[in-house]
Amino acid sequence: MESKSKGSRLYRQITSKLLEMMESGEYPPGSRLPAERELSELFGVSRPTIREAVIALESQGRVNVKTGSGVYVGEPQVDITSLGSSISPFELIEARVYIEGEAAAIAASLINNEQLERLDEALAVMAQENSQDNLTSAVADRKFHSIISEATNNKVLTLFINKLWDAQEKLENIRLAHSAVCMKDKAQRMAEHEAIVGALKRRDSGAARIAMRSHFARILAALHEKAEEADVNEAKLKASKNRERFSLDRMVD
Amino acid sequence: MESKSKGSRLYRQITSKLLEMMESGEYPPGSRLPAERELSELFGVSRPTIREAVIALESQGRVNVKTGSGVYVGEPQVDITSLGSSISPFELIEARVYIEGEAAAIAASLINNEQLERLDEALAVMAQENSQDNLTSAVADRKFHSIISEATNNKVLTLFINKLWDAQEKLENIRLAHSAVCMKDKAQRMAEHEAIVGALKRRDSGAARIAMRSHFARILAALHEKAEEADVNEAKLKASKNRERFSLDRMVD
DNA sequence: AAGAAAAATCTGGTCATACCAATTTCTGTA
DNA sequence: TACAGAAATTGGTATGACCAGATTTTTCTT
Repeated sequence: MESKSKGSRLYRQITSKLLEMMESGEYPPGSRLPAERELSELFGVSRPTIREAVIALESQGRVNVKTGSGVYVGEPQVDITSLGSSISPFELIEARVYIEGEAAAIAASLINNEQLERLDEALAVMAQENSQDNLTSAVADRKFHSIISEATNNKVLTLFINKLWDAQEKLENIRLAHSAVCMKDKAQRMAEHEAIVGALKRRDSGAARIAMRSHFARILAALHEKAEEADVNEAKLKASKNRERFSLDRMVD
Repeated sequence: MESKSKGSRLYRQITSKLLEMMESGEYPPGSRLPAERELSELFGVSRPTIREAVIALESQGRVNVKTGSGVYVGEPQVDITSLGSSISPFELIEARVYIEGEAAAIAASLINNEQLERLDEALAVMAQENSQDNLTSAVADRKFHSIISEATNNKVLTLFINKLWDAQEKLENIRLAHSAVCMKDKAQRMAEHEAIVGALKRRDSGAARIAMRSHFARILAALHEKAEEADVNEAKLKASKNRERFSLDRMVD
């Protein structure tokens, strides 16, 4: 419902349409797409445009092109950045609990003083910032976690943690829950972050893991609250609609 | 060293060239690429071809295109699949230790009987297979770990674990170390896998985590051995080259 | 009639050119 | 100097043509 008429960029619309065709089962993995010339006619666009769309799909690994033979559908590609909708906020936070928890544990034994200093700096930014300015807060927060992930000296973990953060920033409800947590009890939030830094300074892996986990645990709890609230509202809405739908007013006329 | 003259697919060569230009610092992030018409002349190809290359880069998020303005370079994209070389096998295995370890712990409390059965099946395949047929073994092994990752009921973790496996299959030395471990002591390998399944059946999260970790620990150890061996060989090679280079034969003529 | 060789054809690959629309730059006026 | 409008620049799309690899059909040989 927003894939079409994306300003210009006609080839993107075609990409979406082709994607739909593939996902609808009309062209399952292994099957061959209609020839470029046919698609051109079918969609009422020129062949170069079709070509661009196919190349976009190809570079995402969604199809593979065989010269002289045709365009063949491949397996649907799963990517953390692309599957924002099919993923629940809970799953994302849960993954962060475990992965960042372990990252903190590793970092505890590898982090250097320079990195600890930068953590303190990030902490200071979060502390001084006034409640209306929650943008710099978010930036500092991300930097905080980023430093820890880098302290693992493991590029794979660093990459994953960054991917998780990217994905999170795209999910509205998570951002809301997150900022809700951050706003509600600033003191506790600071305490949690300080607990993490403290454990890292003591090189206490176990404590670092626990501190990081409980930090996320609170976010997760807040998210559950939010979700419950939303569910309740939805239930109320549905009930009111039901009331309207089955109202006596209509039944008596 | 293999990016050019890829059979046909001219646009891919152009993509590589553009990538080189960007990575060489000639066009840093934020800068604007030459106009399509200029690139067309510069590379001696038609504009549609340039266009295809740009779109490929665009769909990888490497550049962003502004209509009427130009093509702008973005930040280099890090992707687990694309950065096979800059990543060390140790980092990859380490990441697996922690992530799959936690996955096993989670799975222990969520896995159902159907999944346990499938684990037993995979185990059986690994057990019966004869040592010359190490392909079906690898398949069964992956399936084994895949089932556990799915048992976490967390699509994010499942996705990450699959990505790790994909990346691993691209790294020669890891595959070698892996198969070396699997071949060397088949009995122990089976014992490790059975230990994991046992812990899962008992719903013992802690034991599952430990079993999974020690499984990887052994692979990591084998990898270290392999690396040491390779280093030694390289050192010997270098020494012999030095001997040749500074041989007395030359010095006396 | 069976199989192999050759031709027709179907498919992607590339090119040249033209025109439109958004953006940027230049320019002349106020 | 400031600013509106024209001109140049840049990406966006369309036609149509021709090439090369792959597939199918036809034809010729045995």
